[in-house]
Amino acid sequence: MAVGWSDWYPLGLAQEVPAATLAEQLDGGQAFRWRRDEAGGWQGVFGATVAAVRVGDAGLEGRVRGPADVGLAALRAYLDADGAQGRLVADLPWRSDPVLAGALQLHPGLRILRQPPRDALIGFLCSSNKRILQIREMVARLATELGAELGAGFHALPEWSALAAADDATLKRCALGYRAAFLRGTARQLAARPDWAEAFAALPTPALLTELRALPGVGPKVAACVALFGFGRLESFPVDTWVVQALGEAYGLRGWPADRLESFGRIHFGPAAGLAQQFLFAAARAGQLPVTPATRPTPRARARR
DNA sequence: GTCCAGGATTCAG
DNA sequence: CTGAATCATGGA
Repeated sequence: MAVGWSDWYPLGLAQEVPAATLAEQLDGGQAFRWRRDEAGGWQGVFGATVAAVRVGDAGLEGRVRGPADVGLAALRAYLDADGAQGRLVADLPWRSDPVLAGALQLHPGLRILRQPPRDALIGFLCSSNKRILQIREMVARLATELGAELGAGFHALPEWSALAAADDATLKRCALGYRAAFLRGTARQLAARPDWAEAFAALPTPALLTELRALPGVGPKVAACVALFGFGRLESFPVDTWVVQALGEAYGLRGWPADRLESFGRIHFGPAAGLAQQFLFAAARAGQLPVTPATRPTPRARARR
């Protein structure tokens, strides 16, 4: 049955978000499935929910395809509308950390999206050595090539069984590069255990990270992202190239290996370290992090070759 | 043409 | 065990 859009409803966020924060949250590298619509709002898919959001006069508003009650409840949970993360942000060490305080001020209201586990795993399996723009394109092609049709041209991300059964030509059209083998390998393992998401969700975070890293194409960074974005483990602290740069320059930790930076982040930022990480990531990408003068000159890279 | 991207894996030492 | 090379693809 073709089902159209619901009416627009106020989402009643515990903390409202400015348009710039909304853009960073939906399109800043957490999820890869949101696009701007003609009116300047956003349309996207998470799980089997097709949703749209916009900044209205009375705060953030949303609509969904299909039954409004079910879809809007899913959308509110996805956006942390009840404000659980707001209380965690208040407990971050921003009072004693001016770098963090600046990053919080740059994107007020920024939150970790509560994505379905499969969405996060597929997205970050595509993420290695790729820019966010290209990850979004790969994920979009995976959805249209192999995902369930959700109406009006929207598609869910593919089930593991569909991904495992995909032929080479289909994966080639998704422009995955060497990541195609990772996706197929992980899909084959997880297609064989339909309860994987529930089983993983029941694990404490260290064991969850170990399980994730046993999958093809999942190393420390991708595992940390999937734990954070797909399983709501807000203490998980992904260390990517931007966080390396941010901690190196603004915290004077230049040259530290990734695993040590991860330990630093979890200890320094505490139980919501992943939330702090997202603010620092956004600030670094916006070029808005302070730079420590002592470690500023770095013409070392040019000396080789 | 060169370099790099929300890295992971494999190989050399 | 650590460090380097390799992987496929596209944009700057």
